[in-house]
Amino acid sequence: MTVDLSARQRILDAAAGLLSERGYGETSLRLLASEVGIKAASVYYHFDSKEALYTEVLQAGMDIMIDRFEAVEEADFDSGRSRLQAHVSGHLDALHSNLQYTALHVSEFRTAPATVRTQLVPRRDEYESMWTALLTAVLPETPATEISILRLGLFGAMNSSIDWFDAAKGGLGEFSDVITDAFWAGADNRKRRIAS
Amino acid sequence: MTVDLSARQRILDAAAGLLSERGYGETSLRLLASEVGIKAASVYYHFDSKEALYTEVLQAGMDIMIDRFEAVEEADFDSGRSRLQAHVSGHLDALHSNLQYTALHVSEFRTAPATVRTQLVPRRDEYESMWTALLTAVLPETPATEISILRLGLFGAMNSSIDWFDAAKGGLGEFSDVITDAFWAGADNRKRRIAS
DNA sequence: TGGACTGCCTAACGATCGTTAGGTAGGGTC
DNA sequence: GACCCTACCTAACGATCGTTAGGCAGTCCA
Repeated sequence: MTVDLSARQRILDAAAGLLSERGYGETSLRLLASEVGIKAASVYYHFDSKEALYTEVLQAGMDIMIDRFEAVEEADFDSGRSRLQAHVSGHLDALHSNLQYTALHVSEFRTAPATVRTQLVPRRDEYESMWTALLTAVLPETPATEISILRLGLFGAMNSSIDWFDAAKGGLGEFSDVITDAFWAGADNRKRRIAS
Repeated sequence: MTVDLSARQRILDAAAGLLSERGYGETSLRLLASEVGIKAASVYYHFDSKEALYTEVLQAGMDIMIDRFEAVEEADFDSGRSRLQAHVSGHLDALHSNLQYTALHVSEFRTAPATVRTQLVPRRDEYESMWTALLTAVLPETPATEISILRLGLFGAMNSSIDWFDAAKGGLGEFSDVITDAFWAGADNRKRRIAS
């Protein structure tokens, strides 16, 4: 009954790394297997197919982001702005602490096989709706269409950091500040301008 | 002396479409050729290799963005904000008017073969430095490190629109407004807060 | 009329791909 | 000691890949 999960996990980790670095088509099962120290055929003992493995890696990436969002929500906030700030920090930290899994979701989802994409849509929608609810709560009186645009812009800005962020050059803190400032003040300013 | 460019151009166009839709590894020359109505081997009459073709498509995408930036710069602006706004609009319009070429640059560059990436770096750097100069001009007194962060966040927000923008659901104008508002007011607000 | 050039073709090369079939060493259970 | 399960292995399958060699119809110029 004791199942050894470590080999399976090692395959998942290696797959996440290779997939996010090289893309789906350029990552062969033989290369992946050699990274783990086994043969390609042995991957099939743990996973049904390359697509199933891909799906599971992407699923794990999404779970990481959702878990973090829920953890952040546990805290108490003295303002809408600090709540937004905490979530921006949380998203960025979760993103970069598990880059192989999460970056894959940002950069490779679009070109993933249709069967893979379909399985992931519900979980992605779930995460998006969490953010929509958050923005609606901290930016009341902002129309839904604008909330939607803000969320997409915010996601774009945050997720782009996987392409350029270099931990050696400084923390994510400053980026987190700038982004929060931008979308907070921007929305606020816009609201006042339109109201007048 | 008259060279027939139409076939070559048709290959480039089809390649841009397939590459941005399916990724490099999943786009075979046989599929590409069938799209154009020729055989895979005939692609080699026009291009040296698959990588050379890929490089040229990416190069064209970058040229589109740079040309647009320069065209926008021709105009007169009555404020830094309107200048920024014009460039944001221009970037978004150029991006979406040539989506197959430009989206490829945003989404697939990271996983492109090293030899392809190396050839494109100078042109990408050029475009980035144009934006750095722009932001430095319209946001004076903002430290260089923050300009850099702002540019990266702005790029991320704008470029993410390739994943979700649906022309059928409305124009890019509103997104352009929201983004400009955010980064303008955010930087402004931040400057005042830090100064105090 | 003939040679050169253009723009495609067919056929095939070796390499590599995801995947399957079947075997085997080693540990746990009765 | 017989059995079974786990976690791998070797070997091979057909398919597909990028690429090359060589041929052929058409056009153009001398």
